[in-house]
Amino acid sequence: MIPTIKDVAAHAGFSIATVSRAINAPHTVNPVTLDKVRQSIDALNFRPSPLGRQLRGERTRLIGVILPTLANPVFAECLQGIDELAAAQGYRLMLMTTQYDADRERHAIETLREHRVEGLILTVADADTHPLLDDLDRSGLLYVLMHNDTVRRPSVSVDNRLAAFDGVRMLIAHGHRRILMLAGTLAASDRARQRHLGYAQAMQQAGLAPAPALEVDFNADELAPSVLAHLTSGPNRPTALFCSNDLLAMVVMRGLRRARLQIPHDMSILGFDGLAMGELLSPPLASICAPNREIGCAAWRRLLARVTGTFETHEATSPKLTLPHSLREGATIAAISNRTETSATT
Amino acid sequence: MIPTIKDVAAHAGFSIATVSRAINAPHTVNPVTLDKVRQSIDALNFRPSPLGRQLRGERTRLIGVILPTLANPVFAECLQGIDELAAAQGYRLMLMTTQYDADRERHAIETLREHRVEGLILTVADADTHPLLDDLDRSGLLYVLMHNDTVRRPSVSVDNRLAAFDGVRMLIAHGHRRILMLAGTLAASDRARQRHLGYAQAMQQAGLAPAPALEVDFNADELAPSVLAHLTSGPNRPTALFCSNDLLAMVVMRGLRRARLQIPHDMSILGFDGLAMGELLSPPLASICAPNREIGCAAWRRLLARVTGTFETHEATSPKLTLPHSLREGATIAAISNRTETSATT
DNA sequence: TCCGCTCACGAAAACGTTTTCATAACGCGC
DNA sequence: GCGCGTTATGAAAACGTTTTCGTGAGCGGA
Repeated sequence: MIPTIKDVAAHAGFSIATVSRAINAPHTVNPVTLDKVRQSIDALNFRPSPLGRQLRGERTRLIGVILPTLANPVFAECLQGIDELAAAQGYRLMLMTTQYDADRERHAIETLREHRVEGLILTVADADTHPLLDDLDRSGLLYVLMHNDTVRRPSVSVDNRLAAFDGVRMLIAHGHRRILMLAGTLAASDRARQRHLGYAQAMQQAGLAPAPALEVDFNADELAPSVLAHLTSGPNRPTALFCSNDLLAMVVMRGLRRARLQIPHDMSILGFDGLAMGELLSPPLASICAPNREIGCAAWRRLLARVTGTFETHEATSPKLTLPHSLREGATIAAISNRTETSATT
Repeated sequence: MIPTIKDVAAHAGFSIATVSRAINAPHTVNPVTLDKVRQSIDALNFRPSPLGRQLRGERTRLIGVILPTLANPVFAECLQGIDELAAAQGYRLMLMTTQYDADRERHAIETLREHRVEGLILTVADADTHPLLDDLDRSGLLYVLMHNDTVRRPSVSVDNRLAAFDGVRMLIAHGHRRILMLAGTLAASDRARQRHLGYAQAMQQAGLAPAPALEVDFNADELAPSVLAHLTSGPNRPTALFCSNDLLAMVVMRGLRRARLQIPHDMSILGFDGLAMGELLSPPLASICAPNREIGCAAWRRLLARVTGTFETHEATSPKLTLPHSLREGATIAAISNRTETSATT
């Protein structure tokens, strides 16, 4: 069915060795021969199978990518960065998603290892306590984490703690004092932990009492009544919410609107991720922006440096590469004046 | 470095044939032997290389996916559907994006063919006039299109014409008479054409004059002044916009807001795609919904049916599979009363 | 005792490449 | 004319599997 190098050799009347040379080292074969071989290749529409090459111990030029989900554009943006560079450098990507499921993570790593990927770019729930990553270290398969916030492993991310710190300080600068942090079911994630740490630090520095993160069900159509009560009732209700990611922020905003709260008048919202889509919202979502695409690119560069044995200057000092974050001051944040405060609580 | 079946054989003291049998047909080997082999496999952490298997002419269980971009969640949603089924059925996905670039499309197909994918799931700009698809037909590599709207090729999509027809009829039912269709740079796409056809039909049926689609630059930060003028000035300005996809609708909405127009009071907006994210907007975006995830799933099923030689009942009648669309009546559509109409034109 | 059958296993071929080594032809200087 | 280097090519090994075929041992039946 699919033509092999043998078919080409037979068609051209030469040996497979000559065909192989015609493909890989054209200057070593007689121009006349070269021409004939090339004609046969075109005639049969032959493409050398990477299988044969790989089998010979050549590089597979295959990189595995493991992401929790594509429903969250954060990961789609990272993947875009990776894909861009991979395509340009002639590498292929093998993609698997895990839905944050440990079994699927294990299975993905297994599968990609079997396929002899040269390296792995991945995001896991919690990189600090992840046994699979220890396995990876032991097995010698190279990998780089994206977004995971750990000093122990090769990773690319923003400084989640500092970023959250900066963001919450901004809320405080706008006059907010009762600020709550909301997190999705991924409260067991290293990022969420770091972000909560930053939140708490900013609060304490301003002499305010940090609260534990409030967990919100991501997939529910409405905010749970208990959560809603927490957010809206009593004189001590929060005036601003720091959501641990943009998607969560959008879900929360919808929930608040359905409860007839106006944003930002009745509640200010700050997200985390800097999704491009957030800017298209109304009002545009304020967010702590991670350079997602760039994180993907940087992860790619790091991985490739390790794969090809090139040293990166950073590598020497720390396995962790921190990229700068930025604040996007969207219209979902209102300044708190005494008047507003009063009218809201009466 | 990576252990091979030979290493296992040596370690266990048997031949590679026995090891292979222990893996693939355990019942044919002596239980005692089996046990020893398994211990060696565990000890060396051996995983059979798919390369060897594939080389033997086994199935590669590899499917190629070619998408224009992941920046548009439509495609990410499709990919999720594909990935879900692929993972469950033990197939691997090789992903390439094209940014709607013909060269990259060609290159992607080449690359995936080289890797001996068993089939291809892809979305192209214009399936009717796409020479690469003719090449695919000729080469015998199986493929299924997603979203592309053509009767000539194996594809899964909604009925774009009918869907647009229904959507625009809804606008008309809300009292709109001056309705404009906006399209991105992909005016040369089969989907956009079909959607414009549906728009025109709905207009004509209501005795209204359809206008040519207005092209909008997707990536610009602001709407072009000429476009803005078109939308806002004069007594004949449109009261509703039908955008050829949701992302475009969001960009347009932002542009209109910056021009101080209120949605839906000053302009109604209808999108196309039914992005999950649209529901989180304020106001929630009205849209003609395609079951994107389901389109991915259906494309997968069709492809696998063809790959494995199973016949699908649909297949006999037409290569095109049409899934039902639905209308999401978001709050971006306002009813036109005479009063509103009058106040807007004065 | 010997035939034939089953069972457990090994040797080897096959898959599609790349690469090393060998070989044949040829021209050149002696 | 002979050895030598160069050039163009072919034969064959290697890569990691699966599978076909063969073989030897053990055993029951005649």
